Amino acid sequence: MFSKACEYGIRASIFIAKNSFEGKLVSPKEISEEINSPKAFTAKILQALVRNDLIKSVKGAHGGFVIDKDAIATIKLTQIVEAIDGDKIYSGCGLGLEICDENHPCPVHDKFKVIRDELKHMLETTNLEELALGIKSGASFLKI
Amino acid sequence: MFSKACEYGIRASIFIAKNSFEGKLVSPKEISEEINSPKAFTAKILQALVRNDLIKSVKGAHGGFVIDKDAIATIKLTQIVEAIDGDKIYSGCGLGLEICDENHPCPVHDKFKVIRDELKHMLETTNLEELALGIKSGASFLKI
DNA sequence: TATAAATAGGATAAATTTATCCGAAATAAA
DNA sequence: TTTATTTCGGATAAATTTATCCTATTTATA
Ligand code: FES
Ligand code: FES
Repeated sequence: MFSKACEYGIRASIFIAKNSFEGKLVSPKEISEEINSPKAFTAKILQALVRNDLIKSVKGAHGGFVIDKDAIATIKLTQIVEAIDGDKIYSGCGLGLEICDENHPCPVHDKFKVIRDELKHMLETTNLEELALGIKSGASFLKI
Repeated sequence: MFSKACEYGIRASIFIAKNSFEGKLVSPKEISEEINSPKAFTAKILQALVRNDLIKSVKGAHGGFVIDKDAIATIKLTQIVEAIDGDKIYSGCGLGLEICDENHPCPVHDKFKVIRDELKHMLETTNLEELALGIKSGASFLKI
């Protein structure tokens, strides 16, 4: 469904959000340990999220990654997915035709579009805050 | 969503089904031209479908691939997807946790499961016949 | 200012997926 | 039986994704 990079990116963002509630910055080392991902690869993904203004990095000693407290509730999953995987998940043909088009549909277009749109809607209406709260309360998990 | 191999496999199966209605066998060459896919790679995927008893191969001169006429309506998309991509699309965690489990859910488990189950249902209730008829009638397309 | 700690980023490697090639085996037809 | 045609299957290559490593840059603090 999503690339590994995107999976790590989402999990990392949730972990950063959780810590940002308490004003705490976190490092790639801590992140990768808490979400069970390769450290250097995760760091690369974090850089991409920084470039897309979804998370903030503080360089130098006592630095780390953080998300503006009041941005946490406004960041939707779709923004993270688009920053890492692009928009092919929303617009791409389920059977790999070069373009997905009502006027030139593949055999599963109608059925596939319904599901693709629901996925899109889910990603557009799910924000980092609710996901981070789930982790904080112990209702959900970021590793294993 | 699906791997390239799976996309080719589904499109090839639909094309074979369409021809099998008329008792016509088709070759990897013809298939790859009609679905716009790499020939040798497509041939490999066809072999996998043969091993899974979803399509039949006739070896030797005047051979090719065919699907039993009365099997066309009984073959569901899910069988093709499982033969090529396995079942990770049905059971895998959306955020890449090793196991997707109600008792150890990732933050998006509840929302993701809904969509994953709908995709599963769609693949389980869509058969090759209806898809092949769409191609035959010109309502849908297998390439470009 | 010097030092230590941390992110940024380029180069590279490993793993996986996608794709190609070629000879072996099977089979219909001459 | 020979030939032509076609699938089968192993080996290999190319492309992409995933992952690691090392150095430069930034910055707080002593
Ligand atoms: S054309 Fe295939 S999903 Fe739209
Ligand atoms: S645990 Fe992640 S989708 Fe079920």
